[in-house]
Amino acid sequence: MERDDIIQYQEDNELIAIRRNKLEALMAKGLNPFSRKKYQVTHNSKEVKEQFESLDGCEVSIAGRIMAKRGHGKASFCDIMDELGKIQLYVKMDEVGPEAYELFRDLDIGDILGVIGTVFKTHSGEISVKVKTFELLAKSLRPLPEKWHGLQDPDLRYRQRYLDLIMNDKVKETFVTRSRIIKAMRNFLDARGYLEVETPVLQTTAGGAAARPFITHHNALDIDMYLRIATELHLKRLIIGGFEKVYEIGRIFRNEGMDIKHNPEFTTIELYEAYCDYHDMMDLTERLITYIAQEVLGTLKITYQGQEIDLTLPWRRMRMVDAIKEFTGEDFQAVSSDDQARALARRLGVEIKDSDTRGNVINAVFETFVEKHLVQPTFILDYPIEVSPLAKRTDYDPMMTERFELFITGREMANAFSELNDPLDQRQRFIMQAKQRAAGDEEAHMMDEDFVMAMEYGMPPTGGLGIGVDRLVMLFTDSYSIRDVILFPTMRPKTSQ
RNA sequence: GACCCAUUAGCUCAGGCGGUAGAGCACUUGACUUUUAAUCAAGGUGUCCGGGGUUCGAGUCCCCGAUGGGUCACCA
Repeated sequence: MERDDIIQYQEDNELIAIRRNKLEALMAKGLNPFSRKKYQVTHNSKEVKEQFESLDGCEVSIAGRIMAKRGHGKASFCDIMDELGKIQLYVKMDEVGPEAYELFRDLDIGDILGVIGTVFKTHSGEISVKVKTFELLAKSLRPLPEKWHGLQDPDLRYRQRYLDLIMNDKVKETFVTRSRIIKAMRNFLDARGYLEVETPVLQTTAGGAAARPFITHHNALDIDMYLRIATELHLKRLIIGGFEKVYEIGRIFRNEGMDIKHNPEFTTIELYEAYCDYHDMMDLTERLITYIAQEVLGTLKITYQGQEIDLTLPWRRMRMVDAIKEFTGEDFQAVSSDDQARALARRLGVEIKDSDTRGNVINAVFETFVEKHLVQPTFILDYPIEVSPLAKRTDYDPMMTERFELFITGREMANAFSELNDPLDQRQRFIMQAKQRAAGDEEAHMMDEDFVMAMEYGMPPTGGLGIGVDRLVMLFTDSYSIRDVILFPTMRPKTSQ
């Protein structure tokens, strides 16, 4: 749209036109509401309320957005909202003078206001500020959503998150909690001597997970590059380099479907500790998540979408084959051939391809029959090698790996291995993945020669752990959708009509 | 990707069998110096998501498309 068209379009809306006229009237009086560069604030709304006893009668300077106005002739009330809440202003013509009072009457809900006044309590007991002087710090040119119901339309809530934040208190809370969860993670790991590092987002080989990457192009090098699908392989290079405890909290990008649990970009924390195995990682996972729960929620008993979740330690630990046995009665540890495994799975009603091997079958049966039942925190141990190309084999079965996933509310929350450190085996695993890739599996791992070479210099036995931060935040904030814990979730662009 | 549902005023929502669109909030004007979903009086809201079709007549029925939500599939 041309600029004139935009202006025309806005003026087509009566409510916007009225506000633009008010703006012009202010400008005509030489009062540009956008000229203020700063405003000295002495207190926020919460402080005024919490420290009322000592502030009663004192002068304070506060600022915020007008959320409601109640006029009473020559006096008015209005509510302004700052980051920590709302507080009522009382504006009397006798106090501010007739000219200023007229200006105040023309203010709109949504305007950003700075005021100086004295703290007092109204007859009905509401802690308020009696305004002496006020200043319009920014004019709002568009009407806010309805005050009582807030903004409900999910499309608008995600596209215009700022409106969601202004109108819906709980939303702000969720994102404050998200920040506190991440801070607690850092505190926990930093206190244990972990080093926080940053590894490349732009990569020439996207490794460390089974997922389709986003592809972009680097002009100067004239090469396609991938956005990372995991932080894993670079963090392990750092273990090879001699750091013994590292972690990264970072954005990951996967070119997959979107739903209630998946956003194309999301956040993980991965950590690696030399000379540890996956049992140590299980202990660490328990301590980390319960620490966060205590720090952020102050309890280990939480409710997620009506389900009671008890994080009290220790959490259940069971091998994948044993879990399958518990929920289906079938013992896949006793199954030795691929044919036998496929036949057994098909008897259970699981769709299996002829090319699927025993490990793929076990994984598919697990996902079909077990996952959804793992509501209380449960570690599932020992994953088939086919789906775990970066994990060490178990001692008891060379086709199983020392890998666990943590499930809570039937969802995967964490994934960890005794990291494979045998470069010869690692190369074989990549070759196996490359075959699957060649056969059309776009999510199979890419061969990463550079990573194998690094491993050839010698990598200590290492435990590694990855946690889906968004899902953890969902659990701790009782959020139904991943979009409720990501400030600006991915949205299809609105086409202009 | 498949299926189901939704889309009506700035926002939250009603609109029976197809007869030309409503409420509340917000807004405008007026009254009101302790209200708080303030109150009282009066007033204007509109690309009924877009495009076709059926019909004398479509917000309503049919088809195509857009966006969102949900379920399933895949993934974390």
